[in-house]
Formats: sequence, structure tokens, C-alpha cells
Amino acid sequence: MLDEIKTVARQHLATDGANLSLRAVARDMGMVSSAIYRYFPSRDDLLTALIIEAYNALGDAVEAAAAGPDRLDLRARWHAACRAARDWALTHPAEYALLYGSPVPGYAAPDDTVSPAQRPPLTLVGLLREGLETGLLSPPPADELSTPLHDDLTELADVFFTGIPPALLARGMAGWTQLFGLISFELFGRLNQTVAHRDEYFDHQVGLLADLIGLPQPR
Amino acid sequence: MLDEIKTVARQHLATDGANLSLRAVARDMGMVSSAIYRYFPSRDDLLTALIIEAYNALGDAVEAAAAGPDRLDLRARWHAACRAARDWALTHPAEYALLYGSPVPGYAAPDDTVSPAQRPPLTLVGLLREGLETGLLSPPPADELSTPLHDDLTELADVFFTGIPPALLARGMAGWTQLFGLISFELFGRLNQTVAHRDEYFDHQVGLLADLIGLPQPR
DNA sequence: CCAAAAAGAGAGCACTGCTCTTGACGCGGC
DNA sequence: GCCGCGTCAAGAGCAGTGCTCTCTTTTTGG
Repeated sequence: MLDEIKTVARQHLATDGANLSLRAVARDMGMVSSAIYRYFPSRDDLLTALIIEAYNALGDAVEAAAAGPDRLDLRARWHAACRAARDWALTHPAEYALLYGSPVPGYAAPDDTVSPAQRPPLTLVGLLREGLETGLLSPPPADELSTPLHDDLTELADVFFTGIPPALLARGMAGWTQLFGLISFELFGRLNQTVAHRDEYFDHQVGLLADLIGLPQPR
Repeated sequence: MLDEIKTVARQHLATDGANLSLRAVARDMGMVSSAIYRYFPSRDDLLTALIIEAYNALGDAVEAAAAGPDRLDLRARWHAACRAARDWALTHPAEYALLYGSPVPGYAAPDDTVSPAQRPPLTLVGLLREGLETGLLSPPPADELSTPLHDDLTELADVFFTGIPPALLARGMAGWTQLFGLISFELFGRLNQTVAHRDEYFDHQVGLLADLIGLPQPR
């Protein structure tokens, strides 16, 4: 029953975006609107459930893609992970917008969402750690960071990304940011009448970021 | 009168986001809701007016910042333009979200918005053109692009960015994308409990992008 | 088989965007 | 002076929304 509601709600998400209507969902299920409130105490709780599911679906896709290629071919795994994120976003645009679009006004994401939300960036940075451990990836010079930023990122590394030097972490975050920007621009129509070959464009930009991070070229 | 409505609407935008209420705006002005419709035929038209104003405000800020430093110090101008965009976004978060957040469901941006929307990226790419003309910037190797992407970008350059070789244009677009991603992540709370020194973080990431684009270090 | 628990139905409140009709002003021509 | 006309605002009304409350039906368990 919970699943049925979520399924119908996902369909409405595609057309109505974040302001989907509980009453419309109820109508589609042949129920009366008040009956939904037995399962989800409020509309925001329904949204939260959808958000968590979406984060996990995206996380599954990215993690699976990153584990696909040869473990030592970091560049292939980086590309695969990025493509998986983009593919998921293109097939689930409304859910992606819910996750990474403008925050819904008046909606504060509860704590249950933060752990699923961290899965995609964690896998990307996981590639960096593996690169360091296998010696395939050499960290950028440490002196390129200002002191306060250095401290911020070492602390961040201690909590989430153990063993990543701050300068490399900054570049990893740049990659994650850029990946998000690329997908958002494409999805939100910023590439319309601009770039026709979206796949090639995306791959090229992801490759540029791989260069910036320092991922080695395949031999 | 039009201006007064827009001013009040901007205030509501800050709290209610994209789904601001015409009736609430009218209440604040001591009018009845139907009177607003004499000035804006629909809520979407009000949104459009706000969007155009916001694009122009952002464009003004970015253009002014890019013209501030020494004309030949491309890197300083790049940093200034990026900082201006971020500053504007931080002081006008709701309007930024309206421009670059998830598209409002059911709302299609009319053609009046595309020209103001192009001002920020045009100024950024304008820096690249000046760099080429003054010889301060050397374009990346042309063979790093696949053929279809090369064709796309040369065509795009012909229309909007005359004189920019496609490989450089791709890097400029990467910069624009990254700038958008950086601001969005910060504004949408993705840096909470992660990076404390936001200014330093932003500057560092913008510097990384400047490196990728090939902007020369100041002497 | 019958009581207890769970699930749905329905009415209602305050709110939304939007339309239509009605009434109040001010201004120029006769 | 007064009549028409265009501009403005007001009010009622329609269909929709999230949410709460009460009441009835259905299902379940001992």
C-alpha cells in the first residue's frame, strides 16, 4: 500500500514536479484524499520518502557503474560513474530535480535523507582513495590551499574521506560539483539550441575533469 | 504601479519561492486579488517579469565586475566576475533559485528571457576572446574534440561566440557550468557541515577552473 | 462469533489561481 | 451641465489544494 502510493506519486512527480497533489494521487488510486493521511502524515513525509528512494536509486546506479570496469582503470570507472548518474537523471528528470533542484520552500530535509544523499559523492571520492592506495594517482601539491581551507578539508577528510589529502579532496569536490552542473544544465534546458551531441559533450567535459583531478590515462 | 507589485512580489519570493501567491501580494498592497490581473495577465507573467529583472541584475553585476580590474589581467577579471555572480546569488537566493533551480512545473520561459539569460555566460566567454586577441591566452589543442562535438561547437561559436575555437569554448562552458554548480551547492545547502570557509573554497575552485581554461597567472 | 483494531468516507476550514460582473472615478466633447 | 467612455478596483464565484475531524465500514484475532 505504501509502495502503491509512492508509485502513483512518482508518476505525478513527472508532470507536477515538487508540488504534486495528494488529492490527485488519491483520486488515481480510487481513494478519498483523507485516506492517504493514514499512511503519510503529511505531504512532506511523502516527499521525503520519495527523496530517500531516489537518492538510493541514484546511489545504486553510480556504485554499480563504478564497480563495472577493471578495478585499476580509474578513468574508465570515473567515466562510468558519471555516465550512470547522467543516465539516471535523464530517465528520472523529475526525481533528479527533486534531489538537486531548488529546495522546496518550507520543506526541510530530515536527517534520514543525508546518508543516502552522500552515496554518490562518496563513491566518486572512493575512486580517488583507491587511486592513492594503488599508486595510480598522485596527489596535487599540498601548498596550493590557503590555511583555513586546508584545515576545513582535512577535517572533512577525517570524517568522511579518510586518507584523502585536502588538495585532492578539493579537486574531487570540483568533479562532483561539475558533474552536478553538467547534468543540471542539460536537464534544465540550458543546452537547448546549443549542443546537439549531448553524449559527446558530456563525455568530453567529464574527461576534462578527470584531467583536472589527475586520473591517469589508460595505457 | 508595476514596479510596486514587482517589489512586493520579490519579497514574497524570498519566503515562498517560486509558488508565491498573487493574493498575498495583493493583500500586502491593500488591494484585492483581482486588481493585480489588470497589470499582470497571469501569475506566470509576473514570474516572467521577475525572471527578466533578475537576469539583468545578475548580468549587470557580472559585467561590471569583469570590467573592474586591469583589462589585461584576465585571471583577476575571471575571479571578479565569478565572485560577483556568487555575491549576487548569496544576496538574492530566491531569485537565483528562480533562474537556475529546477524549472517551475508547467511554466515555459518565453523568448523575452533568453537574451538576458545569456549575458553572464557571454561576459565570461568574452574574457576568452579578449585573451585570444591580446595573445595572453593560447587555445588548447584542437584535436581533443570528437568530430560531431567539434562541429557543434564551431556552429555555436559562429552564432554567439565568434572567433572562439571549439576546444576553448568547451573549456569556457566547463567554467560556466562549474560556476553554476559551485553557487548552487553552496546555496542549496550542500556545503553545510562540510566547508566552513566558503569564500576561500569558492576562490580555490574558481582558480582551478582558471587553470583548466588556461588563464595566465598574473606576473 | 463477536469485540477490537484498522481503513476508508465525508464534511468542513482556510487557502490558491483565475474569470466574470458590477460599481466608482476622472476626462473630453457637445 | 451632462453624457459617454475608458481606467481602475471590488466582489462573488468556480475548481482546485493541504489538512483535520468525525463517522462508518471492513478486516482481523482470539
